[in-house]
Amino acid sequence: MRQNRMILPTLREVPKEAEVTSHKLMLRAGLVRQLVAGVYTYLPLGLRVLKKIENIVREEMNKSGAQELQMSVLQPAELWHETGRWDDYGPELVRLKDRHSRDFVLGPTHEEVITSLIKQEINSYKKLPINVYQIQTKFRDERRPRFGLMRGREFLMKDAYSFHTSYESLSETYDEMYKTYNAIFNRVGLKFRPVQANAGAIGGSGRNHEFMVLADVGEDTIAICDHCDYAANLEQAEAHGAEVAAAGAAPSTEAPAFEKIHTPNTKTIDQLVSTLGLEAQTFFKTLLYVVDDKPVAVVVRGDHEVNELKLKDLFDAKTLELADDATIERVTGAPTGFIGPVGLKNTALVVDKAVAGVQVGVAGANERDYHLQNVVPGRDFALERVADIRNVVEGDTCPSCKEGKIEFYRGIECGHIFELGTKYSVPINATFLDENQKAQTMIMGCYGIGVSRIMSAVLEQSHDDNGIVWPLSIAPFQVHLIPVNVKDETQVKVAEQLYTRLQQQGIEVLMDDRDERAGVKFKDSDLIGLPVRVTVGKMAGDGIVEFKVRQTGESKELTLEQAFEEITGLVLGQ
RNA sequence: CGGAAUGUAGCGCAGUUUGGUAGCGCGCUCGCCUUGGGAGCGAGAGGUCCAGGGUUCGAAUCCCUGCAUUCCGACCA
Repeated sequence: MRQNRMILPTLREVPKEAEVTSHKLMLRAGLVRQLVAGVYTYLPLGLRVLKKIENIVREEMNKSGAQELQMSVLQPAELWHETGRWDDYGPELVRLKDRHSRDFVLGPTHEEVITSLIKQEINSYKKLPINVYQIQTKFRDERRPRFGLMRGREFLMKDAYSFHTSYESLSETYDEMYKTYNAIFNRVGLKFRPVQANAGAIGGSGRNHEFMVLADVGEDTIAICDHCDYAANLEQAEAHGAEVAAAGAAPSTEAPAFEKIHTPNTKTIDQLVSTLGLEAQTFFKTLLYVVDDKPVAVVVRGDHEVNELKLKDLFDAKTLELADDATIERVTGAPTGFIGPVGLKNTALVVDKAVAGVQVGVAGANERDYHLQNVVPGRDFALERVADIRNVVEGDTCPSCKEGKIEFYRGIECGHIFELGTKYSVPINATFLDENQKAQTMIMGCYGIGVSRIMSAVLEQSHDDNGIVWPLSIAPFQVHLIPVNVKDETQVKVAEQLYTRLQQQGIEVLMDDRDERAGVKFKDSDLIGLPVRVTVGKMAGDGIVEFKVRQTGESKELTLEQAFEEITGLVLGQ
């Protein structure tokens, strides 16, 4: 393609709406433009990248035996009522009415539609298992879209759904998808890590893994063992509980009875640590939650935080939120900051495993301006309900190998695979007839990839001070051909010949035929970041051009023939 | 949803405190010059100053309301 006529508006300055690197780069390099918050127009260059990613995903999915189809973005509300998600999904679901006032949604995902389709079309065990997918635009009315394509309200996603007669069959397809996802993320050139994850709103009963691209701006924290291959999302990572059993079984009897201490206006653990001069881990931090409209007091160690997802799972709860100040006073009789597990009535009590491992500590007294010291778990408050309800912290022992230490990394979730089970097939009544002519509920899996988000993720990982460094596999063009001076007939002639010849080889070439100064062209070229640059300059008359690799900066002067060989070798992989 | 900031030319910003009729840099157009790392000189085009209401002889500037964008937090795939 000739750059002169292409919509490729590069920017010298960064629009102020962009904060993170990938967002800045995609605006500066002319890949996208924002329409409204979280919604973008893909310009020609950006669209080419998107299509390349899409095609890699498509090729690998097809290779795995999945079949592509395409469902509508617009979906009738009835289906969402059937699964209950019309009510459960919340304000992220974009709802609208047609001219007859019928309710519709813009699909944030397609479990309902696909399950309903398969229910109608697949009735026999002979047709199963089956795995279908689409690459389709999705809508989620995010509370806070941010970071460009990283978290948009409109985004491109590959979503696949598999249907099975047995859990064994589901497991096979799941493993196949796990492999396929690894292949996809390797091909697009990302450093990533599959991690154990929480099923969240999509639900499901079986395994699920997220494919996390490692990047500082990632919105998720992932816990990785420095010794074995354990890796999990922080919200899912299990706290190793070895210290618990021992300590919990034998409460310290040495300690004197607990006593009240005056702690005026000392509400936070930090304040207590500095006032009392004790370590944070000797405090019993007590928080009051409202779980499905009932109060639940939760005790964790002072240096730990509550993991709300674990708590939610523990109660199999629909809703969970921190109690407000009024509720806290009503239930505990004390203002926020002074509540503790000792003598607490009117509420359920859940104690974290690590708390059960503490011999003696300090807790709130359920009275304004007072705490209790010499509090012994099991003696002074019940250890009836002990569970893992905290976030792991760095340095924790690995729950898998029990040897390594947990380290934290930030990750961008670019893929997620689930063993769903029957969460959608039951309400939609998707069944098949088995060998005995008996109706059975289909067992499902689902598998998503954030196609547009991958573009952001690649930019986060693959750039330098001068701009983007595209991996060859998803570069919008493979070669940037730059005649330095388009008023020099020799340069133009040489460049045109090379342009034609490379294209005949099936190589994608962007030729900068603009009447710009060399400096401008080079700066733009570095910014756009195509893998190979060929400069046709003063030595064009002698048949010499400059060949430069964007990633390494390696550059050499070659004859036209050598350059041609070098390019085809590099790009076509010979 | 809570907190904060911002909104003036395509992009980045000044002007707002102290009201007086719109500026700078980059980009864009034309001419000259220049052609290997965002050159130089000259001449131009381009603005509902986010919107609506109010105060005033007069509002980008003061007041009220709303909207948008961004950041932090909460929430959530």
